[in-house]
Amino acid sequence: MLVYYLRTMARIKIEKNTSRKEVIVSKAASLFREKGFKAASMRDLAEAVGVEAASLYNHIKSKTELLHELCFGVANRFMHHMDEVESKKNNSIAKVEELVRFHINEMINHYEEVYVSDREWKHLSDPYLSNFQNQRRMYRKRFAAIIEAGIRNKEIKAIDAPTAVLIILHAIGGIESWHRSTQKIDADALTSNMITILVGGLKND
Amino acid sequence: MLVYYLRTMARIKIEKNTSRKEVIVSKAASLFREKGFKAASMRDLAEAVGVEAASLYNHIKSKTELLHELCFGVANRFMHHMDEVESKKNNSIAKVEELVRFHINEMINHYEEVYVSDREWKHLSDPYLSNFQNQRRMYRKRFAAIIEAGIRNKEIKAIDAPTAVLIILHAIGGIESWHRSTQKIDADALTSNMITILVGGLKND
DNA sequence: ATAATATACTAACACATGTTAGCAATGATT
DNA sequence: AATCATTGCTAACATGTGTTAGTATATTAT
Repeated sequence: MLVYYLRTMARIKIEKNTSRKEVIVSKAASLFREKGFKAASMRDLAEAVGVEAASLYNHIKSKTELLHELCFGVANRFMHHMDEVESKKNNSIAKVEELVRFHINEMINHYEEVYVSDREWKHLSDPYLSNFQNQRRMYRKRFAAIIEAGIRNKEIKAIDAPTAVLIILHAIGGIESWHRSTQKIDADALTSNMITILVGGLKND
Repeated sequence: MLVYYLRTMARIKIEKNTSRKEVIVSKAASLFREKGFKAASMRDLAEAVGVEAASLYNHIKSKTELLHELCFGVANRFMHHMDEVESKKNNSIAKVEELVRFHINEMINHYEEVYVSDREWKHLSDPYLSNFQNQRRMYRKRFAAIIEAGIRNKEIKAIDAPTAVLIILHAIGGIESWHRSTQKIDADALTSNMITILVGGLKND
């Protein structure tokens, strides 16, 4: 018996308003998160996307480019939000809370990208690496400046601002269970817990 | 002109009471910290040790064994300390402070190992992987239990204990500048800052 | 229908990786 | 001095890696 298999060529499935490259970048995010950038191979990624490894190169330039996209995508969102927060005329505690809430939201809605950007940026190579590190430093400096302003008008306890920033950022960025809290209730509960502990701990009362 | 170079064979230098394997494990720690487990090659490690790659295998079984040693070395220290803390008859806040202080001390004195154990355990393979994950879970459970006891006798704010634990652990484990604070003053200042913010934030007052 | 563009495939490359085999040099023990 | 165990070296392996070349197929525009 002779059987003819008529195979059609694979194709990257896209939804309205998403390029194929975006699909690849997105799958790369979850792969890099799961295995780490170095341990995740282009063949792994190809399989996740449903295509042969070489086909990926019709859409991207290199594996490292994927890391660029992820890291700077996240960094830009954080930077823009910082611009916003600084431009508003809130008191310091309110600003800090806004920064924390934004960060938590990013963790919930873009978990993989934020996680990767936070843990795998070391594997960037050098024009990008220093650029990224600079952005990181800047963000922290601006965050610390807000806390310091709050300390000056007695809104916030007289603590070391840079240390407080590191604590806050790592506390939020470290939670591994964001993606598990699919139910909105869990996420909300987690959020308010974090706000209580982190922001509440700063207040001068 | 004929010149004879009389080369002596390289040798791993050891100090009193340290095996050559310990030297390798220790160098592996700083290499894995710097580049990540996957990105650090055995040839890199060999160079750091001052020997050819193949020679390493006279002392170790595999690259993964190095990760085992590091991860379980750290895990055991933390577990034993938890035993100690639990056995003492302190109040909850004192216990929490002891755990935090120990963790900070580990970060200062064994930075590379603790860092690697915290970030690279994913690359363990399976009898070890689940074992390690279990120990992690257990440690956090016991930490949370201490906080919960504190909440019950009104020592500690009515917060979500597991969340508090994650915040504390990630806040401490995330600081990248432990190794830079070589001067004891910096380390002490950083420590007291962390205690103020983290432990102070829990207190019910 | 035809031409042009986008996207996929197969095959292969050059290179880095962890690891082993076999042998040479060194150090310790007798 | 002779013996034996340690520890190092060179060479090589098998495998996995990112990536490219060249070509076939599908989609879009003419």
